[in-house]
Amino acid sequence: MRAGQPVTIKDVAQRAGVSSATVSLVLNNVADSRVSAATAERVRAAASELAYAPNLVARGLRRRRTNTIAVLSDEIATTPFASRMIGAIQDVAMRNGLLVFMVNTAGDPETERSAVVAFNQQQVDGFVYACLYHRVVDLPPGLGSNVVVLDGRTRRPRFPAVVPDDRGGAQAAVTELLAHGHRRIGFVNDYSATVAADLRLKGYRDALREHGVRFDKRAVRNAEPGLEPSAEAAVRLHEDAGVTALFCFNDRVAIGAYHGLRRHGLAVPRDVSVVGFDDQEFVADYADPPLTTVALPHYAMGQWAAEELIERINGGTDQPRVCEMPCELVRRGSVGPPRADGT
Amino acid sequence: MRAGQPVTIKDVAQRAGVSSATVSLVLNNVADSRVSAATAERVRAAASELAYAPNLVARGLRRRRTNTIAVLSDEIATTPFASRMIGAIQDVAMRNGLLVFMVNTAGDPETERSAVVAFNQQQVDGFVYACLYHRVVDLPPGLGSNVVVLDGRTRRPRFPAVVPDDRGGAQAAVTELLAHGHRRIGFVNDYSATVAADLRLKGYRDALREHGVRFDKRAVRNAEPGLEPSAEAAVRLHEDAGVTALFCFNDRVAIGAYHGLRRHGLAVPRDVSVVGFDDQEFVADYADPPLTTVALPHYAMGQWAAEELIERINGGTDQPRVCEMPCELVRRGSVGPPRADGT
DNA sequence: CTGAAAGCGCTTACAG
DNA sequence: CTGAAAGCGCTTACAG
Repeated sequence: MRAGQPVTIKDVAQRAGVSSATVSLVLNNVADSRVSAATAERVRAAASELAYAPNLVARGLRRRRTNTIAVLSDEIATTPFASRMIGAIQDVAMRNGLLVFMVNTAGDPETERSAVVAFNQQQVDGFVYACLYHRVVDLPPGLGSNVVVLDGRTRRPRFPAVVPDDRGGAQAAVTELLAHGHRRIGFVNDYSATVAADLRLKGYRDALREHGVRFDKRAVRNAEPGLEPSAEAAVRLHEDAGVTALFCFNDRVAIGAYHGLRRHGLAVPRDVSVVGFDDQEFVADYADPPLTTVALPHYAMGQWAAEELIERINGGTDQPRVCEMPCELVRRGSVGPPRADGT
Repeated sequence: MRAGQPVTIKDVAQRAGVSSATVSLVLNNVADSRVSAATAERVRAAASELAYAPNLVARGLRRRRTNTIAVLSDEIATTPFASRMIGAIQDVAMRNGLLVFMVNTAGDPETERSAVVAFNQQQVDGFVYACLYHRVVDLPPGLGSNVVVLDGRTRRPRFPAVVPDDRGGAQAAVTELLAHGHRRIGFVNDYSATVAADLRLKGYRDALREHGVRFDKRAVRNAEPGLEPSAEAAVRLHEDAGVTALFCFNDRVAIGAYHGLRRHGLAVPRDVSVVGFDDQEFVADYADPPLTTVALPHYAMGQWAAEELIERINGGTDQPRVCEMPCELVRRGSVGPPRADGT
């Protein structure tokens, strides 16, 4: 052990008066190694005295297993959304002694490819491919078989995937409105035909049907991104389609609706009730009035993804499952009964 | 090259009919290796035909340099805030061929320690220690010398650090209010005495002094976290201290102020002008009216931190600098002139 | 101009 | 019960 140099297994071996093989056996608690208790004790003492910590790079080379995973994300890690998914992955990884690489590919296929190559060179044990929102993804090539898809699904179910139960969440949202007595309920959906948009529309219709309310396509509008289109859609739905309540594709859309309604002298929930989706921090809870919404189970999804990946890494590569995580309604202040005069 | 096995330098050597040493020399473009052009060509051809990609773990072991860095963050990576800092680090890292490990320690010293140990075992080349907000931090032990602190500073300047110029930003915010004619300007500061709170108060006073407005400590209040305390503080400042404009510690506080003001029938900016701090996405821009605020230069700070770290890793370990990144005013709709009647 | 050898720090049969 | 040896896949003096 030269001064300033990191302490290696050799240093421990020397201090304990044994071979480095024995040190390895002891420190790794190898089951049938038959090292005498006394020797083992000496090794452990030496290791602790020298504050020995194995070089994981050397171990990784030798074992062909690095105990690292890579999270590839299309923006999500660096976006306010769903940072809880990342948090969950890290928590699970830490509990299981894995270190996690993270990269943001901005959804660019070229960047994705080169990231996959780099992480393969780095010998990661597996990948989680995290999406910004529930959609169908084309996975980059070369991922191998230890992959799980987070908040997205592949065309064919080659890998495990976890997604929110958008349909059930939407149904819960609309049911909440129905339970307050609303019958004319508008839906401001997303402009793009994502899986999420499609499922939330289905959930909306499920709830109406269940309550014997006829679906009216004039009560559904798609809004481009941004506050203005949502504001416009909300106002039109109320004024033209006579809607007394609004289910919004997400919380940002709901905020747009708030803006439009207020501008027209309409109060939430007195004149129009509103429900959002996402339960986005500092958006739903900071709205005025606080927004009733459906929580996306980001943490639970991240956790599921990480645990499933670890299982695959450890050899359990059975049928890839798709997990639909339930989405709970969060009641706040934006839902009330319709006005008595029905306008 | 056995089927199914990854291709190694040996495979390339064999196919090119040279030794693996030569392959290494060629593929690494070693300057004075004096490999003949013809041989080099054969090696390159073989490598490309086999789609050879060097095993970074083996290389890391041998070179004692892994081209990986670790980002330790007290929550930030998994919080809506400042995800741009992380994005910037990843961008810079990718451009420089570094892979980045990320871990969220939740600020827990025990977790921090063990993360540092783990990353040292993993032989990372350096650390960035990222803070949720500008404060004084105690770094965990064992970080080595390749460290930079992001959005925080250490008691003694042992390491480079990058922080926002909170004082200048606050001054710009208050100057904006003064420029609109306000003279009674309140400040809703943070409840905890962080570096940021202290500097923003200084900037507030700087601006007042520069415009010949006397500092009045009754115009300053500290608000506990949450909407309510901020709402309360804003209303009191207006009603008791006669303030016509409000500078808020951050955008969330400003939203609290909006709530309180509206509840009292006060309109922004007609009755009271408001300026925030952070330019938090979906908070400042989605406020009604959109909030004039000061942008925290998250991306620029992350970039600076990553570049500085890389410089240190590459040997440039001179005096640790502290960079104060300028904070720009973002004008939106929450500032107007004071009411003619001065209330 | 190029190859044989040593070695980075581990782990794992194998031999005794 | 324990050690010597080989080897994971690279890189780097060194020799010729």
